[in-house]
Amino acid sequence: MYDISIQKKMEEGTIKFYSYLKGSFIDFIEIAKGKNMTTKRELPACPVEITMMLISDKWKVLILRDLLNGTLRFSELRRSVGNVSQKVLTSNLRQMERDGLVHREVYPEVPPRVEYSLTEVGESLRPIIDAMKTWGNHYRNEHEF
Amino acid sequence: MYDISIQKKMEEGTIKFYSYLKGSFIDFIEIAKGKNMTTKRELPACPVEITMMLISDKWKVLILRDLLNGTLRFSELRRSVGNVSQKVLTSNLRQMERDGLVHREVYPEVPPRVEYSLTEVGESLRPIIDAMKTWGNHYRNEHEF
DNA sequence: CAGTATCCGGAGGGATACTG
DNA sequence: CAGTATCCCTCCGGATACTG
Repeated sequence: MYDISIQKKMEEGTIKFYSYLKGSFIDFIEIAKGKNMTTKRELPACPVEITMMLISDKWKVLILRDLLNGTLRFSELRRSVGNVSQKVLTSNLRQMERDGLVHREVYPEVPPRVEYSLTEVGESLRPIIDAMKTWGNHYRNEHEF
Repeated sequence: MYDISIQKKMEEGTIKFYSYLKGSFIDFIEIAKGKNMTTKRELPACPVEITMMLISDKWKVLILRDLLNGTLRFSELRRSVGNVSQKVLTSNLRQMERDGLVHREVYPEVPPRVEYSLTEVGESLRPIIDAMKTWGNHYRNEHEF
């Protein structure tokens, strides 16, 4: 289910950090279980780090920003997020799906249609995005010239 | 003052995105001026992207988290941030300094002492970090097992 | 349309050694 | 103590081609 190579790196004791910042949260939990560790201990003590674990990736915040306005198809999301390749967008969406932030609904039609929306957990990130929006606006006003 | 290599890449027309997500904000402005562009146009229209521009980097949020509690010396910051190399921490701090988020105070002593603190602009990011803290705590409570 | 598969360059991070 | 200076190499992300 999860990437063996990551587990390998975990076992080598070098990749806790990798998993923390770059890997999937679910992966992280599963691996911890495999090692018979209390998963709770594996959660970063700092809540800020927990949040970073899930949305520090390059495009995830922008994906959230756009999905907070409602469900979007893959191609719509790609356009609204900006200059991102399919591969990278897909990869980010898959991680967010596994992390429980995004819901992926496939409609078996021709041509296929896939709609992305936020789960409740994903929705609950709205205050963070809002804070960023507020700050960004404030910052721009101060740097207007 | 700013990295020529980045400017070079800008001129090659491939690096607007790089500068946006990975480079320094100040670099971005300077380069825009050099190209006789209205810098305002160069600012992302979306306030969320402006924010991302400044703190999307791996360690910057953690640096903010720690400096929000007060001034820290380099070594103290290194310890409190976690597993980060000198090179990377220095690099992040230099960027944040140029972006106007962090103040660097050098005391000409032996051994040398360098203290880092937040500027007013850096301080103003507190609501975002707080939102992350709140969300992370909430998330952990829901995933307690 | 919404992907997967593959290749590839280079940014960026770790490790180590050195210095004012 | 708080950094630079190198070396080295992972691996992220872009481009392209292909498919159900």
